Amino acid sequence: MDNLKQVSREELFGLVNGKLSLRINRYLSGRFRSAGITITVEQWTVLACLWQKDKVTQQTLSQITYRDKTGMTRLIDNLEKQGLVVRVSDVSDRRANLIYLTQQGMDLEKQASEVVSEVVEHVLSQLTELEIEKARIVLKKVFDHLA
Amino acid sequence: MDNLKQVSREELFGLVNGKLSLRINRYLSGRFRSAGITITVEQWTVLACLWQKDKVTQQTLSQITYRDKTGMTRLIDNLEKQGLVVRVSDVSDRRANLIYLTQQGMDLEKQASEVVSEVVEHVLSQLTELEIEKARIVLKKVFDHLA
DNA sequence: TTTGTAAGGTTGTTTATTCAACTGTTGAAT
DNA sequence: ATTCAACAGTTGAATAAACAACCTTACAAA
Repeated sequence: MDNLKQVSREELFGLVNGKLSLRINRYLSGRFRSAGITITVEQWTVLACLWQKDKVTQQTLSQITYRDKTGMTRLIDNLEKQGLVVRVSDVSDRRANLIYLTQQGMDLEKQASEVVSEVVEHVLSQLTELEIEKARIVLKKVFDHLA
Repeated sequence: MDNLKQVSREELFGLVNGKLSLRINRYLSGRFRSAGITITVEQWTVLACLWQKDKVTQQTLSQITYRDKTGMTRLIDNLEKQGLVVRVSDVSDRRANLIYLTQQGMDLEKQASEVVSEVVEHVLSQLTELEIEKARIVLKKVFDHLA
């Protein structure tokens, strides 16, 4: 294979395999901190699901966020510790916990979503609409292929 | 803003901010395991630097891999524990450690690189050369913008 | 020479990810 | 009704990331 092609492949691989997400995570995390929002980026991904629809199982949250259930257990532990969500045992299936937002968890939505919107704009500000759409399609293809 | 555009932006953001790297990391990690290579993906990124050029400081490794120096300290701790590298105090600047590959660390290169090559091919197999090159440029732009 | 500042690393603490092993519940086949 | 496999979730242990505080060394200005 052509050497330039090889370098291009490896750089793309390096970016999607950690470098980029490390940097974005740091950036978003810093913006949360500046805004006085004391949650982690990972906690935000869970809350974002719940803001769409709460009263769902940990299993469901795991699937939506592509995390394993062990990690979800600890994320919920920490969210619960902060008083943002509560676990309620499902009466119709006592194996399952339903996760509810608390009032405090609901109250966080507006402020956090504003920060995230700004960050998304900042991160994508260098790209044209066409580039965004094409990159989305390409990365989604990679993502689905690894399912 | 157009709603479809908004969804596209958010999906792209979600992919680069964690989802994709989580999945790739899991995949590569599993392939290392199958091949009997008992290192983590993060350790591999450090070893990959050293295979290019060892006898460098932890600071240098931090910069190349975009990790902070604290994380590098522990990564080197673990690599040293496994006998893959050694710290040697730099005689001309006693603040610095120079990191050397051990024979065992060198011996790992061929096997690990083979696995990584296969994984890179697998991950990018759904994409044309043009898509790869365009995605690389786009993501690099995002990455540099966050520096 | 003394002093101040910056640089290279380490340590402690919290949070997150992963694996393996585990508990308890459900539901279906016998 | 009993049994058993599958499912939901938890726990323990290892590795990793981020931040703050710290130690030691280097170096330049006074």
